Amino acid sequence: MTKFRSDFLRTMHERGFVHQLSDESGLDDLLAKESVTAYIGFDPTAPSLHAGGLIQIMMLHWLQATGHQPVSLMGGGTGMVGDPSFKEEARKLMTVETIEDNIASIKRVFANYLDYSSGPKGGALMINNAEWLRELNYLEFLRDVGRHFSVNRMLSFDSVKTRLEREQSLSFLEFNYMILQAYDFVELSKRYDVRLQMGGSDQWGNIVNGIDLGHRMGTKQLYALTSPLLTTSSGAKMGKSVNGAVWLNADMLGPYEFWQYWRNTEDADVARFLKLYTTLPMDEIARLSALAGSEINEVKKILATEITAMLHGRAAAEAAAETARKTFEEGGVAADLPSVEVPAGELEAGIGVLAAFAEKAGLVASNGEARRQVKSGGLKVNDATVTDDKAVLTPRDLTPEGVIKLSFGKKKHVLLKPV
RNA sequence: GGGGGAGUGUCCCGAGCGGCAAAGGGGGCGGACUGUAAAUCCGCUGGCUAUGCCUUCGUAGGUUCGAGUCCUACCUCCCCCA
Repeated sequence: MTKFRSDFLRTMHERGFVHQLSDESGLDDLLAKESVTAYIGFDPTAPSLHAGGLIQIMMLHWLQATGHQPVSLMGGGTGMVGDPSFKEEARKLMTVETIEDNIASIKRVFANYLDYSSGPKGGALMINNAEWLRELNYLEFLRDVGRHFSVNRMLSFDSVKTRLEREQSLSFLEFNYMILQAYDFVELSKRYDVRLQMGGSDQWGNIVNGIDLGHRMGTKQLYALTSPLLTTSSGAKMGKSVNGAVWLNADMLGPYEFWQYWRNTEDADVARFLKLYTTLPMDEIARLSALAGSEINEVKKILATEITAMLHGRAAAEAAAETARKTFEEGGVAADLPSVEVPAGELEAGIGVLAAFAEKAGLVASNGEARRQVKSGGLKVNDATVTDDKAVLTPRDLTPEGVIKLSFGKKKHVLLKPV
């Protein structure tokens, strides 16, 4: 059973992408025999996907690399409803404009992982389910699709249990989400011959619903594959950087900060992440994973650079690595640390340290927070710990490079550049 | 429809005789130790033009020198009865 015949499932399995799989042998046979089209849905809840979505994108990447056709489905229709799975409360409804803007923005990263112009079956596809969902006729939909769903059964899914058990209201609108997602699967199988839907483990119920619906509506046999829910070894949810979420879009999180996120991976996660997030060959990963102690730091750099290179390009990844090297290993000032411009005149007049950290650099949330950090020794100007919260920054604090380096903790640095 | 209970620091949970910027956790952030790791230990965890001022305990009023705490109405949720 661990011996898969298809390249795709073998790869998924050995690299740790598989959590649950419907009809293993059936799917394996199909993938070994022909080029299969498979999809993953992405909700347009934000203008960018974050690190958590990367694993999904990597699955699509491997799918294409092993001779199949990936489909990235944008939830332009389902986004109007909102997935209640495993959520404790309803999300705010998004306007159509927000949804469309988010989709336009999210789309940009996919081209780095998938080839839309060539490949098996003519390349990857980007599809928006608004295409069929927004024009649905309610009564027809109820009669054609709704009759196949048992409310009794829908209520039994784990994904809605928390809501029901806590007796928190689950609106009818949200309750329909799983029906729409199931319908998507069927529609995709009809329109694009999609046979497989992948997703995070929280999507299992939704996906299986689609398979069932397919049976009843006469599609070919459909399949499900889910990936494990990602947490770090110490149990934290993935995807938070020093300044918030680990966004994939460069305009929301720069390559340097993205690189830093992966550089700070816990030891215990390194091997797992190499398999999931890089395309390094397995024997190379095995070699790297054998390193321990402080040698593992070199492996973390490789990890960070590889992941960043896929997303932002090799050059940006290496620049990020170099910036980090200068900053952390030489303790110097690297010119392309994140920087903030400040009018030269203001600097002439003097800028209070607290304001510099809070208002200018945005390293801390407020002046009060800055003051507290001064007390616990967390703020540094040009690598010298700030001891006086009334200190004032002036042009005399400029380094030979013509900037002032502000540091919050050991890892967060911002350059103040007079203009 | 009737009866009972609950909503607390905009991250979460949660204590709170009428004097409260409000106990305690968790989480988060900083420091020490290390290897830009984990674990551990220590500190911090409303805002400000700051020995003071402002805003916070579901919403709106009221009693009081003073209300998270008492009263009234409303909203939302939970339990029991019908």
